[in-house]
Amino acid sequence: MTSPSYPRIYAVVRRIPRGRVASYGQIAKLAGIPGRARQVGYALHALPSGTRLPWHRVINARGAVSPRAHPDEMVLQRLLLEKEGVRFDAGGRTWWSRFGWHPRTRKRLS
DNA sequence: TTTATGGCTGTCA
DNA sequence: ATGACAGCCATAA
Repeated sequence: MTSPSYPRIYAVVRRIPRGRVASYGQIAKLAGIPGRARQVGYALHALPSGTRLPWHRVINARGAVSPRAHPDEMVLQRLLLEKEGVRFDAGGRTWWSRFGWHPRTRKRLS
């Protein structure tokens, strides 16, 4: 079925409210492609520069900003999150219990 | 086509 | 806690 996963991923990411964060795995699952967290990362990496997608609200399962090829992006991501009120500890990790995104019972609207 | 590489994740030592 | 391994599979070369 050639289901384009990128649009789905983007659709899910777009729902993350301000001041909240979600993990790649969570996004993948909500997008209907569980187990493809890596592809979520790819999809976000492929975003155009002028995007309004809150890609910075997506972090890894450890609750920290994932180290990327360009250190600047990593810093920017954390900066944007802190700007929204998300706080990190000394280890650069955040609290899922507090800033984690808790989506409601969402059945796929297909 | 085959290989290599990833903005990941979970498990085990 | 950290580090190594193994699955997952889309993209690029």
